[in-house]
Amino acid sequence: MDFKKEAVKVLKKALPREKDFAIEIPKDAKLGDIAFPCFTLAEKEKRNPSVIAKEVVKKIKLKGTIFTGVTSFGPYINFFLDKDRASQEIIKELNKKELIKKSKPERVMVEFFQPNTHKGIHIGHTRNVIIGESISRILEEKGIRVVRTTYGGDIGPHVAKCLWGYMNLNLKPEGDKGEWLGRVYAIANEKINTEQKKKEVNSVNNRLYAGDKSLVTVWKLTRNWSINHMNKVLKLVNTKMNSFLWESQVEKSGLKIAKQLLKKGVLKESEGAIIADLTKHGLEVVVIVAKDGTPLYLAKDLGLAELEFKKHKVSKVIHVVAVEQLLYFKQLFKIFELAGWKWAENSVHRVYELVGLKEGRMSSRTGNLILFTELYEKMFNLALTEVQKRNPKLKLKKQEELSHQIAMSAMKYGMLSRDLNRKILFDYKDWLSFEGNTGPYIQYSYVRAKKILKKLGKARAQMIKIENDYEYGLVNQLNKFPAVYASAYKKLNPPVIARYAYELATAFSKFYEHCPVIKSEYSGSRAKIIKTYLIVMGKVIHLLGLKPMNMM
RNA sequence: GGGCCCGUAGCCUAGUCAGGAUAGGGCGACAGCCUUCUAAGCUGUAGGUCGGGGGUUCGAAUCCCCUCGGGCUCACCA
Repeated sequence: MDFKKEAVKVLKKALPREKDFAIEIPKDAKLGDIAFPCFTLAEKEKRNPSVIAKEVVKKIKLKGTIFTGVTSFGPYINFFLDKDRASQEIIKELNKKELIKKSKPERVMVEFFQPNTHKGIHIGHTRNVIIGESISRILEEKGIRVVRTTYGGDIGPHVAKCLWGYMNLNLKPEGDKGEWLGRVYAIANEKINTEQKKKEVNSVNNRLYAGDKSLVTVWKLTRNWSINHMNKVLKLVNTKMNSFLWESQVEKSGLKIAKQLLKKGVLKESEGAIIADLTKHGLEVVVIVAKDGTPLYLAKDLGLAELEFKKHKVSKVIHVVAVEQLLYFKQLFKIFELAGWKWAENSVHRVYELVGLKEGRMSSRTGNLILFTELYEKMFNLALTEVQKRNPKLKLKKQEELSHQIAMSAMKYGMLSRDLNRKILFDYKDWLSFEGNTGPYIQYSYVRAKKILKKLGKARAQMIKIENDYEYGLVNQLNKFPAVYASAYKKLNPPVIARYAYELATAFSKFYEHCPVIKSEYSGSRAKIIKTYLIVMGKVIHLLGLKPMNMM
């Protein structure tokens, strides 16, 4: 419910000559519910805004409106809502079936989680997949059909290095073989320190590109280990990809498109390579096919775009990719545009900043990284000891299930609550905390709400009666959901939802502490508020990529 | 050097796009609250040159200019 409109109506009657009313929400609820600052009026009339505010207040008539009071405080005119009536309307609105109005049906691809095979999956990938999943759910809430897509790098120099290490260094597989390959890659990198060895790696790369049978067999075997590991990670974060695309799938078609664009004059040759000169667009020069004929990343992306738009029949592709590739995507989209393809306007690069360590940048090459499973296991174990403390009689399987959800809540909320433009400097201390502004806190508030209703049993349906600020504080937070969602959708920005989740959970925790429900004469009204809280918070938790928990 | 991003208490962070009322939170510290819906909670206290300097404005963390610090990026990696 938007009560600003009501305030504007009232103000128009008092100030018939005014057209635009810049309504605000007071920072402090004690000041009022809706505010109208008189600064612009003061400027027009060249008079003191505080005096104007006082005069206008005298002219305002509230009879028959949703407001119970209006006062001036300095240059501000502050309106006070009839809390019972306002809450009644808010709760009614939020209990409607279609909380978010659906848009026209559309198929959109969200391309996220672009890991390389033969390398480890670290917490940088984790930020990506968590953002991608949340954006997908935000779109789905609007009724959009989302095609979740992974684009994996399964060929290229890094694969050659890893395979060289695998075949020459006589290392023994241990644990998850896909994860182990990441270590092989890091060790190989260290060992490839002579010209002779570099030649050998190059030869592996060329033979693989040429389709050498015995090498392809090894490649397929190890590639599968990596893919199994990726699937394990995706399962843990509860993301179900609709399609897996690979560089090896698009390099040939990409090369073909690059050559066509060369003929058309969109691209040109330089020093034996195929390049795009985008300097006059302020986008530098970019190499598309290397002078030895190998299609580079951009060539592959041309093939990928064709596959994504044509085969998957999507109207739009959203690439969730870190900031390092900001210029790169501008170049890619510019080439779409120069080629005269509509892909240009239907492609979006959703940028986010990297996850780094205090010691410096994470790198699969040097092994300076935190693996996804490393962090997950630490979180899981910590959650498990807590769960066992609180629910000692619960079966181990159930305890583990809860611990998994708690760990994922902490991880996802941690990844989503920070602004996407802000780099995350990873520190275990921050991530192994489940108190305060964290995912488990949000889940906990949901669990408590659920428990109250369970214990209460059936409550009589009743009108909302607001007895104190904590009740209205919660209702007021609930009322913000549609606007919060709209902002997150418009900007493809999950952090907006995450921050709201915390504010909403806080409002509930205060309500919980100060408003008994079960043994209260207001139990009917309060139960209705809690029910609405569960609807909204349930949706919010889902949008963050999580499942609302029923016990902790 | 050019382009983009970040700089808010000891640490982490919201607010910056659409300028307004004493700059919100969290962690950590200190002091309280569990025979009463799970204390992963609640209530207080202490802690701030909003990197710095100019400007615009009745009013600037927010807009403009300059400047300092950090990160990413700028032709054959992805």
